[in-house]
Amino acid sequence: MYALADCNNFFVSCERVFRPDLWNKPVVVLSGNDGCVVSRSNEVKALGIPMGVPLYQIRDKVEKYGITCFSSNFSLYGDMSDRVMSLLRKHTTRFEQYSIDEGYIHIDHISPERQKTYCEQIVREIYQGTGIPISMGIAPTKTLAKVASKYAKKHKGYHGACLIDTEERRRKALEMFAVGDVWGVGRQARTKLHAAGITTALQFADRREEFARNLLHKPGLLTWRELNGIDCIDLGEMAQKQSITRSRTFASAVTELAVLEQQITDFCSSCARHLRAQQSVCRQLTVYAVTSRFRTDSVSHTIWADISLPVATSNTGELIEYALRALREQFQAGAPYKRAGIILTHILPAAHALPDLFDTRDRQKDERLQLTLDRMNDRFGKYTIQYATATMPAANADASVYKREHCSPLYTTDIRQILQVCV
DNA sequence: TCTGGGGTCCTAGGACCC
DNA sequence: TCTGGGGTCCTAGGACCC
Repeated sequence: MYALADCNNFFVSCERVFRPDLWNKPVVVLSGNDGCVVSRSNEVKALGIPMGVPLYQIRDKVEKYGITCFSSNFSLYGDMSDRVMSLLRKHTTRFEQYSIDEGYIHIDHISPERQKTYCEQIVREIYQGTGIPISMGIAPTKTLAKVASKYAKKHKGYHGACLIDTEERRRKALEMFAVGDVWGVGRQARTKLHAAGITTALQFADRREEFARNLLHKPGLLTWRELNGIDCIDLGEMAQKQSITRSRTFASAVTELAVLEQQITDFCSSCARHLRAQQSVCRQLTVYAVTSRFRTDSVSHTIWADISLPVATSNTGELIEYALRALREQFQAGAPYKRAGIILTHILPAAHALPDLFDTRDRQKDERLQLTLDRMNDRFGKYTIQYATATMPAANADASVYKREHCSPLYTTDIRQILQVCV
């Protein structure tokens, strides 16, 4: 049996932990540049404000209902997530973290009749230990556990934990569950299912296996099996990322090459740090910068460069070199670039990297330098030593190309804020 | 005017091999 | 003039997730 622990309105809940005055008040968390709504409190959901809506489209409601808006603060959410996950891990020998706010506990070591009360206890423990409210769904497959967690979240009577352990409960739960809300059923699949006259999860589960395979191929087939109680989705451990991305949309369009160079430099530094942290190297680097996809009245241009690296690397300086060269080659003067980013792919363990016969770099020296820089930045702060084309951290607050007007303090990761909270 | 960011997996089709 | 069949690997693009 799986028990899925799913944090309720996670980003909003993180903000509320440090702002108890906002309990029972309408609150949203916004995406980068304060663009879209990415997390909503129950009060906001009740107002009919959908997920992902741009802030400017709901300005009147924000005003009218006094909705509190937060810019996203990922240092805070990441830290709160770590706290929740470490408490969850204590309850099982097999824990699979699925996202920043969800994880699956294997609970076969708990006798069937105690599983629900056991999970109710976990819900209370997490709340007491972190201030984050969670819901739990218990079932023989991950997809059914997801369904159960939605019921637990929706109805107070479950005390935070809903159990699907019998055929009767499975059928009843699926009968009242919209097929489009099933984990793994997206927009396309939903449209196809509706066209076939299927609107509930039970109607889908009750069709023949061949139907699911023919209509939705392998992913749909797996979902069908899971809904019928056959455990077949393996999340795997995935300790090593297969691709690493950094990208940002700018508050207003960028036309200066130098500004793009700074951004790309920052992205390279951040990705390369991540790469080294998981002890891997990459063989491909993609650099891009694009103009707004919503504007039709200005110059449209796409910079896109896939660069095959001669030797797999995690060296920040080397990545910056290749990235900036491609950027400069394709940069078009006058184009208003609204978003830029880099993607590292073809990632492999550093120990598996092959040397190149015609290599011109002193790799051992590079590595020693990189290690030294990492140590200095770990010890004295993230921006102690940077590459010269990077943005100046001091300038970040004022002259930033990003907008973050409603950011909460770094309550849990900045020593000055931690002291404030303690006081 | 203002519209996020970071991932994974699957599939079809092309290149290439014998 | 006649021009197969079976396989692997790679990649781009799509669908989906939070």
